[in-house]
Amino acid sequence: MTKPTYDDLTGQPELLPGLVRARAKGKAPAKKAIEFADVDPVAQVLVDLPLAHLDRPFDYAVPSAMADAAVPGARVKVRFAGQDVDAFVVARVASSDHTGRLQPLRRVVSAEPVLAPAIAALSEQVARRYAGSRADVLRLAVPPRHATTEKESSESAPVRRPEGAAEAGLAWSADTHGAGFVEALADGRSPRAVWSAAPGTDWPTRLAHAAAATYASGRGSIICVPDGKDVARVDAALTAVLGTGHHVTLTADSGPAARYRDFLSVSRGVRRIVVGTRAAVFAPVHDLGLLVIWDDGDDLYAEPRAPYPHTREVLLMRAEAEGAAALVGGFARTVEAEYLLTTGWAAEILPTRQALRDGLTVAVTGATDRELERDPMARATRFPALAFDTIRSALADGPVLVQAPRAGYAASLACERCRTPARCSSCTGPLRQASSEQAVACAWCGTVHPDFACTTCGHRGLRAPVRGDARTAEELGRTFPRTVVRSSSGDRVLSRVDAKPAIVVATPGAEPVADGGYAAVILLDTWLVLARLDLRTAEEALRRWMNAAALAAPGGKVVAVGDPAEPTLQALVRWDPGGFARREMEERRSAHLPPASRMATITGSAGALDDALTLLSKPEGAELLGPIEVPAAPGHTAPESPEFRAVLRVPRIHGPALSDSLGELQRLRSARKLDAVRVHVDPPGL
DNA sequence: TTAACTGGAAAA
DNA sequence: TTTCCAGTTAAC
Repeated sequence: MTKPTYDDLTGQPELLPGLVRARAKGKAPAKKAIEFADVDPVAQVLVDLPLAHLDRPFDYAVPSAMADAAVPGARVKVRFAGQDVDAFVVARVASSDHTGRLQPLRRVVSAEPVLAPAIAALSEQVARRYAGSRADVLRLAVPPRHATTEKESSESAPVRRPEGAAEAGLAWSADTHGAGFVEALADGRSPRAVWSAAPGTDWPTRLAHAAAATYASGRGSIICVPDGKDVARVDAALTAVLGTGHHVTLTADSGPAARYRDFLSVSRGVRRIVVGTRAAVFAPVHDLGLLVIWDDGDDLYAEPRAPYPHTREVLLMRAEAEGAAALVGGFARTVEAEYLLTTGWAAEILPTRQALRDGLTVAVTGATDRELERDPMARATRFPALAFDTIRSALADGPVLVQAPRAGYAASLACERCRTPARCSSCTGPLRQASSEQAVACAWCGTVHPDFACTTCGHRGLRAPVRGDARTAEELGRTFPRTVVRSSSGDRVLSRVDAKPAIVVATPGAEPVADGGYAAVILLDTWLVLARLDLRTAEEALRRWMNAAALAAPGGKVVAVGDPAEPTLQALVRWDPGGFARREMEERRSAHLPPASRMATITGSAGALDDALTLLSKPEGAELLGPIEVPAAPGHTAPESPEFRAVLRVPRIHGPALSDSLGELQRLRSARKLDAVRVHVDPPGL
């Protein structure tokens, strides 16, 4: 039998319903008939368009010249409504359900199958859960192509040195059920656990051993960590445990060529252990056996681009879909992780009592709220005697970490006499001072205010009720003149300090690791962290404090400056992340807040939001809150057209129904060309 | 970007 | 009733 030609196919609607004749315009003669692939002449493709109602596969005819290159996962160009658009082939099939004529694929960009079937399936699940489009998810999951890099072939992995379960089990023996977890991994099973690590735990090494145990069973792993500093730590630990050549790091800031090269080494199956930041959860690891997320409470895991998926949620979906093991680890515990335990989805891994006893001692010192009420000046004592003495005596043994919750020098300023917050006279922004040498200026518009006068009482002096890390470092330098004071914050983050005595002032999340651990850890201004009015304030505060306290050496001292009666500080003293998460969850349950409920927001202009709410078919048991006007972001003057936001809330069991109706809303809205609204499922911090 | 569809008006 | 055309819509 001869190959079917274009003319043959037009006459065979059941095979390829009426293919469009590719005719040259005007006087040029009709093009020679195109031949189509004899095996699976139809390609199902996902087009890269922002229109929600076009978020489904479309069928195209595969010219025989592209028969071998247009593999599932390949990038192609297709003619879509008269325009050339990028698309991914998701499948090759024998025939199409489409009743109209099929257009031929325009071009195969590359035969490299960059969209693995598992990731195509995951992107569909993620898009559905977050009421977004697959095109948006794929943009997060598949890095941009780098042609030069693609042409170089990936070097193959070295022969692996399989690590026995015994070695990994030993590393994990300090925790109850820890050894059992890694033995199960080495055994080819897929356990799921929430791990609350003991202070001082060398967690990168633990995670490296878990990945090595999984590797020994012939499977790959993905380890997600919050930032590049943590990627580097786990990278070093993996190299120490497995040597080089087995794992790869995936971070956003490594440049397009390196990023694509590393991605290809994973998608080609050359490397099967991945450590990276939030996008790593989409890495197409072959034979995936284990997914790990460390410190899942870090807000860096909340993707800022639509449809705003959270790494932990994607990771849990993927573990379930691919039958892989899951490990949600951290010093602190999120309410969401606790929820996995209450539903029985995951088991708990905890430090043994012995490990906790050997850990550290936490003391809280400072004014109580009652004392502050009587004398607001009591807060001016940032370094109570206990904090002072602890720093002095610990400096004999090694470095001391001082956590200051705000970056900068004078993070906010107020009138020295009447305490009215100092505001900019032109834009009402807060005034700040960047260093002792620099002038007082507005944090929003930058206007310099050399001769400030209080608008309330006319006084000319300023005080700094909130001091940044730079001011703290300066003050400590004066107090301990012969001591090295180092600073780590913002874009000047230190990853490591040695064991020599020094004072290290750091903002939360920027704390360097100390060789052998810190002799003492001081947590300043705890009241400031708790002053935020946010759903996660207490959870976030405890997480920051535990992460800093965990850097202390075995038996190290931790001093928190704050109110000893504060329950969140008490949870730190008892080192009880589980109990704290259980209480938080109970409070959220009674307040109908996540995770017992599922919430979503719809944001847009007044008219767009109005249309959207009319179009929305609310799922069973849904509550609509608002809409209310969205306040302008700090530093920005009110926009010309103000935005409004409505909140939807359903009991958790109706979460999928909520996602589906929001997805349907976006498809209807997009099909009717109504003004766009942003939908955010599980909005962080309500 | 453009082919296919829609509905309304003109022709028969 | 048929044909033509302009504006709309869906998009393989």
